[in-house]
Parts: sequence; structure tokens; C-alpha cells
Amino acid sequence: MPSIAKPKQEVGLPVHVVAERPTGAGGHAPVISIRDLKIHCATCSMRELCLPSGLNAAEMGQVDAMIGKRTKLKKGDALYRAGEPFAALFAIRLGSLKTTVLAEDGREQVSGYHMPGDLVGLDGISTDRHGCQAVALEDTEVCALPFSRIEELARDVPGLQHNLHLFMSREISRDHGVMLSLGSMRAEERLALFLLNLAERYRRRGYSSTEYVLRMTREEIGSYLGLKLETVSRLFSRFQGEGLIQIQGRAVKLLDPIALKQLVSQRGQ
Amino acid sequence: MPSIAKPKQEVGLPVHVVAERPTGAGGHAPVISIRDLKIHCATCSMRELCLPSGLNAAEMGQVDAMIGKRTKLKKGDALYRAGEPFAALFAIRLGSLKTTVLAEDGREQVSGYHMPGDLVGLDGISTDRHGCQAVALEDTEVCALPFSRIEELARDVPGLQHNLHLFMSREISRDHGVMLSLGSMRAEERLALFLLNLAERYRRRGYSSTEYVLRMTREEIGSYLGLKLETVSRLFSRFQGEGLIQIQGRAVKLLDPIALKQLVSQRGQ
DNA sequence: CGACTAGTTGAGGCCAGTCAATGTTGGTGG
DNA sequence: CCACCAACATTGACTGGCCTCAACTAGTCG
Repeated sequence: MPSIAKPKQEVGLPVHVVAERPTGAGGHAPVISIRDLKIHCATCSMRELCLPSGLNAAEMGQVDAMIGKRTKLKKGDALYRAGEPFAALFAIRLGSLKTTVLAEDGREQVSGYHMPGDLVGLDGISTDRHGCQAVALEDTEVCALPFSRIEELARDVPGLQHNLHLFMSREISRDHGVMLSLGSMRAEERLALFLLNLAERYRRRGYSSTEYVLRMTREEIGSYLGLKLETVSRLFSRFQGEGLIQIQGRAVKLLDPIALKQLVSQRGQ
Repeated sequence: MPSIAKPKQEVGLPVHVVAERPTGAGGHAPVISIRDLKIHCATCSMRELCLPSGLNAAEMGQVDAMIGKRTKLKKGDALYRAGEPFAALFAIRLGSLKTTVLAEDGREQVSGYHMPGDLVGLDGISTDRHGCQAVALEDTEVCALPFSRIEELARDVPGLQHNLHLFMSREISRDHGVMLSLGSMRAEERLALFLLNLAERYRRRGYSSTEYVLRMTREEIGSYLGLKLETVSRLFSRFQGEGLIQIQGRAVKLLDPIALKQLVSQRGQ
């Protein structure tokens, strides 16, 4: 049977994760419920990966108090669009997003895929406008962090200040990796690296690192990797034929991660 | 000869920094002189583009006091190498640098070109090690800014804090632009964009935006743009043949910037 | 002067793009 | 339940842009 299946783990304290499900906002019966309690940094399963990581309870409370609003997005909804005034960063609580940059002539390219614990919007700081657009790849929840308040709070809480710098620096490093991939790797190397990177990110969040479900289309993968969707599709088929992966639709299983890794760094020097 | 080779400056207040110039001008008579006065943020010609931009005199003095040492690099010298412990950011006072990322397998790619007023080393924050290496493209002077002290000072000086965020965010935006270029533009578009970007950066520094000298080889340009040196060379020749530019060795003159701009965004949508 | 590095130019090959046909999947409504 | 449709994906045949390999020139330095 297919069943390469969906990762349904929770990370950290698995309290009750009610309605993890895509079904839109809390249907009828607006109970206060456990769900509302959950919506605080202190109980968020992503707290160790997110901005308040490493802060003590009091500090985390301050971050919590700063949070503007928690927004739910349905698949396809834009969190922000390029050119909109920048006011806040967004921490992802649940789901996933893609960010896309667009050139003046309308060309558009995926610049990143983001999952729970990630922070998006960092490129908007420098121009006071969002430099790219962020779109939900599935039903997604984010916390808005008004940037001016982050800066204020960061002055009082060195740990928060440093975390912010870590996140920004990490984004820069990540982008450099993508540039390396786009500029000097062949299609198969880029795709293998992409699969491995996703695996690592799932692993860090407590999910399987060998079995996961892609949240994006072949075209979106291609856009991110500087390839056409046909090329991505062909490569998936080839990887499968070579026994490196098993892929059925968007469900991927990495059968031989080591070989994939070798593939990436095959033409070293 | 003088051999400005190794960084032999003192920390803190710059006492005598002799031999500002390559020509042995400073030779005899180690005068305190006007030249020493110049080596302060307040009198640095890059201050409006650099980290202390917009700060008042007192604040700028604090930044100035924080500066670790001012280092001189000869062409080809490495300011830092990938993997070295990260301790400071570097502000470029004079000259230019390239930064290169390298893959595990030894592949190397230019990730950026940096000129006076730029800040390099931002990607090292997240891992406490430099993620790339920075090499001088010509004789170059930089100011070392110990990062822990930047963070301290940023807590007291909101303007500095915000500037730091601006720089990091700008780096992210810049990288996104490069990713867009690498991922979805043709060779000629990338090169035209590269020439225009350089022009803009020279302009902002008060230099001609239509006539400048490249500091890097064809191979380095190619590395940055994901192209081979032969392709870069051929394109330069073609651009010249088409009357877009005039190029002799590394001296470039943009004859028709508008046409270049159109070239970049030719296949819109 | 010879050795070396940087740059130019040509010929041919290959990887990924393009165009096109077909298959698969998931959601909707009868 | 099935028919239907649109979006997504696969696969093949062909093309072309950039890479590779190679020869040659120009400038620099010891």
C-alpha cells in the first residue's frame, strides 16, 4: 500500500492538540477550551525553535505580551504581499509558507519555504516595505510580532536581542547556501540537497527525517531551485528508479540518504 | 618594502596609524598629523553609509570607542576564513572585498562584492563561526567591530540597534535579488544586472555611475553570477559590439544604461 | 627574456529548457 | 456512487544556451 503517510507527531509537550486538522477556524461552539491556553509562547510546541528560545519564564511572558495577533491562513492565502508596508515579523506556529520574490518585470521566484518556528518578513526591515510575498502552502497559523516592539523589548532582554540576530544571520547563511546551489550545482545535485535539507528541518522538529510530505508543487520546487517543473519531475522519477527515494505524489521516502548526500557533493573540486 | 601584510594595529583608540598610503609617503617622521585624526567615525567619509549613520556626535563617539582595530589588507589577503571563530563584524573603510562560500566538497562561489561603508561577516553570527571567507580585491582597510560590544551598545543606542537591523535586512534582500538572478535569468540578463548594480553602488558613494573599474577577474564575476569565465568574456564582447558598453580590460563604461536595463527585464512575465 | 596570469575567441557537446501528449488525483455536484 | 473537471504530474522528442576544451594574445613580473 501507499501509506508513505503523513507525519502526525507533536513536538515538545504534547498537550492536547485539538483540531490540528485543516478544517477551518474552530467551527461552531466557540468554547474557550484548552486550545486558547495553548496560544502562548510558554505552551507553544515551537518555543524552543522560535524567537523566545532560551528565555526564562518572565522574559517569555514579555514576548508573549508583545504579540500582536495570531492569524490563521487558509491554503493559498497571502500573509503579506511585496510592497505592503512592513510592520511586523511573523512567527509560524503551525503549517507552512512559501515566500516569493518578484522582479520588476513580473518574474517570480520562490525564495524560501518556512515551517513552524521559522520567522518570516526579515527582508522588510530595510525598506519598511515587504520585499517579497508570503503565501500559505496549507492551513497555517502565525503570530504577528510588531517589529518596533521587538526592538524595544530587545533592548531590555539581551537573550531576545541575540535570538533576533541569530535568526537574521541564519537567514543570510541559508540564502548563501541557496546561492551556492543555484550557481554551481547541477539539477540533480540541487534537488538532492533540497530533499536532504527538508529532511533535516523535519528532524529538528521531531518528525521523521526520512519520510515526509512535500507541501509544494513540482513547479514551486522548480522555482526555488531554478529548474522547470518537468526537470523536477524527471529527476524524481530517476531518483526513484535508482533506488534513492520512493515518491508517490508528494509523499517522499528517502531510501538512501547517504547516496543522496554523495550525489550532492559528487563533483567536489 | 613596507609590507602592510599582517594586521599590526593596536586596539581601542587609534594612536599612530602610519602609512595610510601605499606610497611610502608616511616614511620618516612619524608625525601625529591630520591623518590620524581622520581615522574616526566622525571624520570617516563613509560615516553616512556605515553603521553609525544618523547617530549624533556622542553616539558616534561611542561606536568609535568600540572599534577593535583597524586593519589593512593587501590585495589577496583574507580578512577571515570559513570556519574561523566569529568575533566581530567588519566595516570597510577603503578598498573592496569579495566574500566566498564554500561547499563541503570544496566548491567555492563568490557570494558578494563589498565596498566602503559595507559591513561583512553578518553570516557568522548564527554559528559563532564565519560561514564564508572574505578576501581583499585590492588594498583595503576595515574597522573591526566586536560583535558582543555592538550588541551591548545597541541596547543603549536605539539608532545603532536599528542600523544593525537595517544592514542585516539589506543583506537578506540583496541575497534574494541574487537568488532571483541565478534562478531565473539568462546569462546576459545577469551580467547586465550586475553592471547596473555596481553602477548604482558607485553612484551612492559619489563616484561615476557610468564609468568604473571592475575589481575582480572574469572568473570571479562568473562565479558570482553562476557562469563560466568564457561566458562572461563573450558577453562583454557582445555588449560592446552592440554598443551597450565599452570595455577595456577591467575598465567599463556604460554607454546605454537604459538599454541594459531593458535587457534585464526583457522577458517579463 | 621566459614564465605566468588574465582575457579572448572558436568548435562541438551536453544538460536542462521547450513544446506537446497523456496520465493521475482530488474535489464537486448530480 | 459515478461523472466530470481542473490542477497537478509524467514522459517523450527536440532545441538551444551555456559549458568544455583548446588555441591564441596581451600584459606583468622576476
